This record gives sequence, structure tokens and C-alpha cells, in this order.
Amino acid sequence: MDDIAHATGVSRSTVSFVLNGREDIQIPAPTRDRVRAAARELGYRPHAGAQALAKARTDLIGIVTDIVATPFAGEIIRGAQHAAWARDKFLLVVGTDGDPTRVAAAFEMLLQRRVEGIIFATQANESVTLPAAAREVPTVLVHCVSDAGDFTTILPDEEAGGALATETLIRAGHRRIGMINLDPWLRAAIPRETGYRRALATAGVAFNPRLVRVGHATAEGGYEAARELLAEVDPPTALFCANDRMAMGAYDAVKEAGLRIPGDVSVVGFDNQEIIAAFLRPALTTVALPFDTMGATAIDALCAPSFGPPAVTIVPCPLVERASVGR
Amino acid sequence: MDDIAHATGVSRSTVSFVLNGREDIQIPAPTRDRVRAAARELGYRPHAGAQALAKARTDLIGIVTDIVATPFAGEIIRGAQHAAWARDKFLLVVGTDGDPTRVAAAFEMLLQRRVEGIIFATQANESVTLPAAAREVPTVLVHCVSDAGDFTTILPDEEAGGALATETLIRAGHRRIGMINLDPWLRAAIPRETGYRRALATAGVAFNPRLVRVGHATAEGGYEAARELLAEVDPPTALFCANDRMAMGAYDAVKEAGLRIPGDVSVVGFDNQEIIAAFLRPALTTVALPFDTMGATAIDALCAPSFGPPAVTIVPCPLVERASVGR
DNA sequence: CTGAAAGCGCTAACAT
DNA sequence: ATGTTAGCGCTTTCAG
Repeated sequence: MDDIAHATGVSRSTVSFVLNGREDIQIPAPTRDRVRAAARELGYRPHAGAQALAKARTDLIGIVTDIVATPFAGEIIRGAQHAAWARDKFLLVVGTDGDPTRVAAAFEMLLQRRVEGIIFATQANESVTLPAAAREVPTVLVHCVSDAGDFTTILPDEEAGGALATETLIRAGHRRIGMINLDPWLRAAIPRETGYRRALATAGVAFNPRLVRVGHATAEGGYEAARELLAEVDPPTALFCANDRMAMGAYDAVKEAGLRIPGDVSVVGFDNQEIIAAFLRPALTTVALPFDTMGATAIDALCAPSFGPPAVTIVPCPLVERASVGR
Repeated sequence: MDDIAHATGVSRSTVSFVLNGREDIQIPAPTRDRVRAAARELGYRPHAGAQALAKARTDLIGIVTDIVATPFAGEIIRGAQHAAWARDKFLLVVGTDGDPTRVAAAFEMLLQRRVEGIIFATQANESVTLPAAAREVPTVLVHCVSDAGDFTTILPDEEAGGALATETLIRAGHRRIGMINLDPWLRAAIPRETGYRRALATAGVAFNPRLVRVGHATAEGGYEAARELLAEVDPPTALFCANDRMAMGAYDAVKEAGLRIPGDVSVVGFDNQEIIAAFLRPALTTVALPFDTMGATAIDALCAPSFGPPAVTIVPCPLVERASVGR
């Protein structure tokens, strides 16, 4: 900046003002132009770090997550990145592999970096306990809840999602709808089934406990559960699988039984794991876990004019229609 | 720091020295202890930004990628994050959605942030052209090549991967091995097939052009190609699919033909998209695209004592053995 | 309308 | 062995 001040014959402050486009300061247009020209010629590039120091604003937001190989982490980073970029904020990401020691270290490092907020996200919808440092900076939880329950939290609307999946099947004319659920200790299992029951009740369909099985969240489990369901005396004509992996297994069972999807049995999944859902044959209609939206929502919360008291935001799970529902 | 200097009755420099653990400066142990104690009591937390300004080292590394929903971006970020953390570096991530304008903007922003290096990674192994700013900072390409070819580049060893997949099948006793390849304009298609042919040749198996088909990189394509292959007069007993999605489709075709995997036909995939490979039934043996390793390798290159002239590093693609190969 | 000057929080010669 | 001092690159108040 000194260089360009000298080159232009003005002071550093003037340079600062015009480069920051401060129209509130009266500076003749010709001067402004000269400054800008000099800046360009000299290849001036502002030093964000120095600006941050002077302004006491880093424009940095941290995101700590138990990054694993599922696309979930990628999606939430993507959503957050997008929203952050729109606000001229940058994302500092640190993965913890779920190690609590690293979580604490991550928070400490981010605080030293003077991030303006931290997003703490997990793959699985679970209960977590944050390091004390989390209270020293705006922190929002994504896809998990705090034991103490005193953090702003972004959660997917699992129950509405379960209902949506079920309604989709009902609307297609199905009444005998089987559900293959996750193991009950997975937090998402309960609300997804609650949604299923609610949709059934709303449609005036009696709930039949024989029609719900647990598939252990794996393709193998989905296969077994679907086989059982299909072996019932009056088998379901539609299956709501509480995740796409189980739906993948269910596909196998249906096909093995000589049945067609969606001709003989319709299937709806949950999670929208693109790689599975989009490429299963036929492509799987499923309820999406809106990770990108949650990531963006977290940024919005963090960047809000005033970061308010703890609140819970429930993000809807949209239906992604593909080709596995029919009739 | 001033506070702790006053509290301890020493100067700021002394505080700086002990807090930075500079043993080369002679300071009596008791003084050191007092300083550290005061720091703790006052809840002192170093300001990384100020340190960066003073030291002219930000410890920041940028990563720009066309983040999409595949787990690839997540894996490379994970690998890079890991390696960066080990070196006390932080990752600034920006996604571009493949938009060239944003790529240029991303580089500019990262340079303003004074990152010490930039990783440019793409989902698909492709040819890219980087903005001019890329020359102003150590930059390494991951999973893509530059038109000009003058950047340090990290690439997977696709050819060795193709050979590895094929050898795996050969070693299991197969001689009639079909290959379902990607569309030829996908950069990975050529080397994967070259590897296939090389492995065949090495094993003394004649190459039979009727045994290789193109599956368009989709499950549907894999299904069609597998059906054709299985309909040959002397059908293959093993299938090497150039990606896991096509393997997924191939599974369907094999099962539909009343054949078993791996009893009647063995299958090997490529990419190791965990979500597919690990949950297919039977789980798919596949060659992994080592994104995390590539990310880590990129960090290593960037952090090397002296960032050398452009070089290409080829990272091996390891075999992930699961349950689809037999005989 | 423009410039001087005082920081932002920290490091590192250079003196003492 | 410890303190003084001069920055790092930029913003911003306050005079002029």
C-alpha cells in the first residue's frame, strides 16, 4: 500500500479508503482512478490476514466433523461452503475421526485462529458432548444433539420424512405397506417409524406390527427383512426402508422372489445416498437427508446479525422421486 | 501478552520466548514457570493471525475442488486434512461446482489469505486449465492434469489398477475374463483396459476383443454389457468392471441369468465406492481409487522443505478384497 | 478532501 | 538473562 501511495502521491489512508470503496469519504474521482490504476499496475493484492488483525474480523468459520467415507460429510461441507462463499466467509475444516481428544484440540486451534463461529457436524444422528471451548464462540450442531441441549442445533425432520415416504406409497394406492427399520438404538429409527405410523393413521390404514421388521441398517439386513415380509401370508405390496442400503438389499429379495419393482412391489428408501439410490435398477425413490441444506442453514445461523440463544431448527427431508414407486 | 508480562514482571519478549518454548534463549526455569502459570490463569490464547502476520507464515493451505455429491471430494479432503493436521497446517476449502469463474475467484481469495499452497482436485480424472494466479503459489493438481502440464500432479495408477483387478481374477483361476469398460472419452478408460490387456498377456491368455464391452459408466450400462457378455457362446467366468456402478448393474445381470457370484462368475470392480462396494451382495472386491492417499500426498508435496519443479506422482490403487471373487 | 499517527497481537533483532 | 524497539500490512480516528 505504501508503494501505491508513493506512486500516486497520496497517503496510505487515502489508498485504503479508495481500495475499500468507501464512498462515505470524500475523494475526487480522478484521485480514486489514479489509486486504482496504480494498484493494478503494482499487482497489489490485499493481505486478508492483516486486514483481519486491524478489523478484528477474520471472516473465518470452522467446521469440525468426524469426516468419514460416506458422502455425508462432503455434502454438508459443500452446503456450508456455498453459503459461506456467498457471505465472503471461508471455511476452515478439521476432521476428528470421532476422537474426543482431537475434537477438543480442533476447537482450541480454531479459537486460536479466531474463527467467528464453529459448525460441529456428525455423520450419524447422535448425542455428543462438546469441549468447554465451544462456549467461547458461536457454535452450532448439525445432525447431532448436545447432552446439555444448550446449543443451537440443526436437525433433519426424520418424522416428517418417514411420513412423507409412507404417504408417497399410500398415494400410489398401497395399503399393505411394510417397513424395514433401523436398529432401535439408532436415533433416527424412532421418528422414522413414528412418521410411518402417523401417515398410516392419517390415511385410515390400521397399523400391523407384523409388517415392520428391523434390518440392522445393512443391505444384508434389508434383504433378510424383505424376505420375511414377502413370505407373510398376505405380503405387503410396498416397502418403506429406513435407509437406502437396506433398500438395496430389499431389491435383491424382491427380485429373487420373482417380483418386479415397481410393478409388483414399490420401494421407498431414506437418506438419498445418491450413489446407491440413483443407480439401483430401477432407480430408488427415497427421502433425502438434506445435508447440504443443513450445512447452509448452519452458516446462516452463525452469520445472523445477532447469534441468538440456543434454538433448534428442523430442516425438512424432501422426497426424491425416481422410479421405484408404482401401481 | 502484555497482561501476562505485567503480571509476571517480565517483558513481552520474554513472554513470547517462553510461550513459544524457545529453549535456545536462556531463561531460568522459575521464570518460565511463572510465565506459563500466568498465561494459564489469564486464559491466554495465542492469536494465530497475529503470529502469522509477524512470522509471515500462515500455516494455511487452500484446497479448491468441484465438490459434488460423490464421496470422492470428501475422501480427498479427509486425506489432506489428516496430513495437514499432522503438520499443524489448516485447510481452507472452497468448492467451485466446476464453474471456471469461481475457480479464478477461489485462487484469488486464497492468495489474499496468503495460503502457503493450493491443492486443486477434481472428481473426474480430467484435463484442466488453471487461472494465472496458480503460478504465484505452490500448486498441486490431484486427479487431473493441466493442459500445459507444468504443475506438480498426483494421479492414481489406473493402469496398474486395471492389471491388478485382472490378475486377481487370473490368480483365482479364471481365463475367460470379460471387461466392461467406461466410455472411451473418459480418461481412465484407456489405462484401465491397458492394464487388463497387460495382465492377460503376462498370464499368457490371449486377448479376445469380444470379451470387452462399454458400459457407459452406469449401472444400467453395466447391466446391458454383462448381459451381452453372458450371452456369448463361450461366456466369461469372470467380469472386470471399470467402475463399481457398472459392477452393480452387472450383478443384476448375473443374478438374472440364474448365476451366482462368486460361484459361477466372479466380479471385480474399480473405484471402491464404499457405499456400493461394501453393501452389494456379495460385497464387491474392487480396486480403490486412493483419494485419501492422494490428498495426503498433495499435502506432503506442498509442505516439502523445498517445493520442487513440476513432477508427477503416481499413487498405486490398492485392491480391496471382499467377497465377489471365487472359484 | 487528505495526511499523521496510533494501534491490532505478536516476533525477533539488538542492546543491556 | 531480560528489556527495547522496530516492524508485519492494514484500518481508522483525528487534525489540518
